[in-house]
Amino acid sequence: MTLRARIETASPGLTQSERKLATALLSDYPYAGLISIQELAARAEVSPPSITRFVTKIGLSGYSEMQKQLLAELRAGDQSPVDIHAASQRIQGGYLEGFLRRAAVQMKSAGEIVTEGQFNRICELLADPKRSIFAVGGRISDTIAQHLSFHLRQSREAVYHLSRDPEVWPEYLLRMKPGDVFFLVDFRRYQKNLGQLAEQASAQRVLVVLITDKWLSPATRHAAEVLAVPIDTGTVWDSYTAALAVTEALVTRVAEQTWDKTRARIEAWDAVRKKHYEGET
Amino acid sequence: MTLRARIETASPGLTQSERKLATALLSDYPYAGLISIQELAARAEVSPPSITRFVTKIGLSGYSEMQKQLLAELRAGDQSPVDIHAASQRIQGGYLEGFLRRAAVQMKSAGEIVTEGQFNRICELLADPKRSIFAVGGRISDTIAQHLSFHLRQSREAVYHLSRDPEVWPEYLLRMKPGDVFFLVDFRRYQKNLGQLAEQASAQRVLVVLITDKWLSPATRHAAEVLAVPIDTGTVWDSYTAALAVTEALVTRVAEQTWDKTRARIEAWDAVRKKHYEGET
DNA sequence: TATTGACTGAAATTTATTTTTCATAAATGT
DNA sequence: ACATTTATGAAAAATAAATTTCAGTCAATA
Repeated sequence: MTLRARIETASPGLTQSERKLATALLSDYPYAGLISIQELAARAEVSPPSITRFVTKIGLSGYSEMQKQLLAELRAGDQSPVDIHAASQRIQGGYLEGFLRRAAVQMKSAGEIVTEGQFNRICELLADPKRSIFAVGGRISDTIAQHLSFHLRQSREAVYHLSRDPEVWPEYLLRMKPGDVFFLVDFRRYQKNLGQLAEQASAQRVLVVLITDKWLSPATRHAAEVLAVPIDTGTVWDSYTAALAVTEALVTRVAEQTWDKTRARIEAWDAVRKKHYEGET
Repeated sequence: MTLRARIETASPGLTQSERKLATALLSDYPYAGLISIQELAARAEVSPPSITRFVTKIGLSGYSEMQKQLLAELRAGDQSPVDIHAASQRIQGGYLEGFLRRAAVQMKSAGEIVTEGQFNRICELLADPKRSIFAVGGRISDTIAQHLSFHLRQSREAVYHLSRDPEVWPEYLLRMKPGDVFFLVDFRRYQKNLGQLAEQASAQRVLVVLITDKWLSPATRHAAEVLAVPIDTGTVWDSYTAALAVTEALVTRVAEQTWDKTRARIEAWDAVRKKHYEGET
């Protein structure tokens, strides 16, 4: 039930000052309700106690609860500028097209959340040959981490992808030196053991770079850098496209920055691979 | 000057906890900044004092001034969504942003290439419980295939992800029955052995669904359905975001179509998992 | 290894905000 | 016109929030 609806419902039984309040509230909805109680009191020309009483009357426990509610409404309504837009266009195209469009929107907002400075700092870390890189992800998100490992391995040495099996993680922990980078991908349905791993790593002065969603993995507290990318598309599964895109941007940047080395490594790789598998076209 | 701009400006000189704060703030902008200082502190996993310092650092007099400013932005944006849109596009120019923009463009063109009919046909195939699903990808693109396997496994039975090791592929070939689906992801630097595998599978009347790029993998000739998604971004590495997006669209659609079964399977899964790993938050 | 300087959060302090109490005023019914 | 109910705001109390202080920690440099 929105605040507006509550006010309208309660409307018949309102006293004079309560009516003034209702008017003030509705005339600049919902922002009028987001200032402090005495500011609103001044604006509506009533006393703060009248506001408290009013708020109780319409069925809320207090002024701050009302503000919480207003914020929640604002949030929900915010989806409409972007989301309704997406939704209205979704009707025109098919399922796939709608899905892709939402993914594209996500990608855009990923760009707003991750600042260029942060992106550059992380690139620096990943490109620094003195630091070893360790990477791992959650049950599903490990594919993102793998992507990073794969590409990074072509640009530099000392890239280690942790096994899925937590049994052998201590092995990697022993190998981590201060200043090394631990690249962790952890999306909701956060795995406890990943958080613990991050904790242990950061205790050893390893720099934890975390990719997570906006609900922020518990590993956050141990992270030196947190990339919060959007994953929610309003469908049954979350979408990792934005996370993949950011990851790809990272490895691509690193490869470009260290291009000579990267090319040499790829050539060496190819040579070796050709001997073993008889390979590719 | 918007808060977002302030944060970006100050970004280079931020400390670790200030960066976490920036991430928390931006990841749910502007709402994250409208809760109380200690709630935000808890969310960003820093202490309230750090927030105060941060706010001062970015040139505001205090937390409540920041909230005032955020509210003002919200109001302003409310009046003209166009402005916000324009403003956010005006900042353009960073590496990451450029990368993400290109990825978004790709995604759009993926929607133009893959027809809705084809998409639906493939969904049907993947959702059909009478058909077993086998999936595999190339050295790097296998992550996409894994993504499919993982999600599909939650919606249905008989999903098999082929080992990376070609030695054991014959094993899977023996298991494939006519009418089964072989989901193959093969992007350039095509692997010969994947083509051969596709050939053998199709010889057994297995339906090969191939995701590839516009240069078309040699496996194409054995495929029943070919999804040619764009991967070229003009950078040193190809980008698989569009491929991931299409794959996610597939599994999401399948999950939605078979939602009852999917939910039941997820619950069963969770129950089993909880016994083994002591789990997740 | 010791020293310095920067960063951080716990605790204390200050400030502000909200709610309660209570006395007064207005309205309504008798 | 009087009594009673109801509404209101001033002031005090209670609560919550924000800021400052300070001491411990950590990394960097000598």
